[in-house]
Amino acid sequence: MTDLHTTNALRLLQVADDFRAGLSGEFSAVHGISVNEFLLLLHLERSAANRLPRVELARRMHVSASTITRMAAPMEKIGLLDREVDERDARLVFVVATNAGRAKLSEALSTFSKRAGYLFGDRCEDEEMDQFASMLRRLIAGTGDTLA
Amino acid sequence: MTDLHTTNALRLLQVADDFRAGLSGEFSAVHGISVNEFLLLLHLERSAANRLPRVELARRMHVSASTITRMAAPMEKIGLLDREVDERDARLVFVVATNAGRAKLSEALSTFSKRAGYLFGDRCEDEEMDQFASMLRRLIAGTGDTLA
DNA sequence: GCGAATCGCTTGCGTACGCAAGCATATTGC
DNA sequence: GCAATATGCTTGCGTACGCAAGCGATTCGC
Repeated sequence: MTDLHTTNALRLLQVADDFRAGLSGEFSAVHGISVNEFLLLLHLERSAANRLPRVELARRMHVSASTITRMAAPMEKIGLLDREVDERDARLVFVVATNAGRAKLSEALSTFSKRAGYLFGDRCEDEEMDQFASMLRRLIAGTGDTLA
Repeated sequence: MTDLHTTNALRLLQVADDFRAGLSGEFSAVHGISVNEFLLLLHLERSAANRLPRVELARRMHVSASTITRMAAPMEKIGLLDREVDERDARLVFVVATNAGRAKLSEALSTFSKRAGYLFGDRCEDEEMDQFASMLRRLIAGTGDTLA
């Protein structure tokens, strides 16, 4: 508890939970999507050709493969996503973002940015934001696939 | 996307998700509790007299009151928690940590600290950790009830 | 005081998730 | 070549959660 590493990890979780809880409400109200659906679209946008195999998407989002199946199904129905089967390996089913999906992501991203502004807003100097970014980049580094 | 606030918010969510996912596995395997149960015990530990009204606990944990009811029930059964009714206001039901609950928290906290060490470990200088702590403290400030 | 609104907690119902089993496709060992 | 194994995806089942309704207890308006 006097350990600074522990304190910072706890604060990290708390800030992230607070931020996510705020996002969740506005996303469902304004854009009709969940935070996880937003992150799914974002992972696709950050990948080559706007598509990823379902199992890879699951790994990056820390969810099970079955969750991807069940999350993608309704998003395909409303036209945000499409599916493509790999030519070489018929086991691989790619999740693809449609134009509508990318547009939805773009809208949601502006809401996200607005709330990110609220979060850091006037509480932080530019120099601090740079240091913060540097810190977070290193913490993500081990994970491999970066989202930002 | 070129916005540093947005980038940092995304990284914040990603680091927190990664860390939480890692914790989740070790907590259930080693201590037999979930991350949320751990946080519940921690909120009690950080409060006066190791007890909080259920509704207050719900607010701090960003969950609904019904979730507190359903989370506390099995923890009472195995002796980690107890319940106390307020003398003045019979509507208030306090969630209280038992000695067993505080012991369980202590065990889990050492696992938490170990993983916090892995997270920041050799990636961060002491001075950076201080800046990081200062940053996170300000980001939590608006929320009110601090966990760390 | 006393009805009405409020508050805290619990319960029914629908939704989202993980795990294990099952199926189809690929790859490996021989 | 052909079993045996491994990989990717989906489906059944159990669990955790939010929302809305309901029930006691309290406070407010008058």
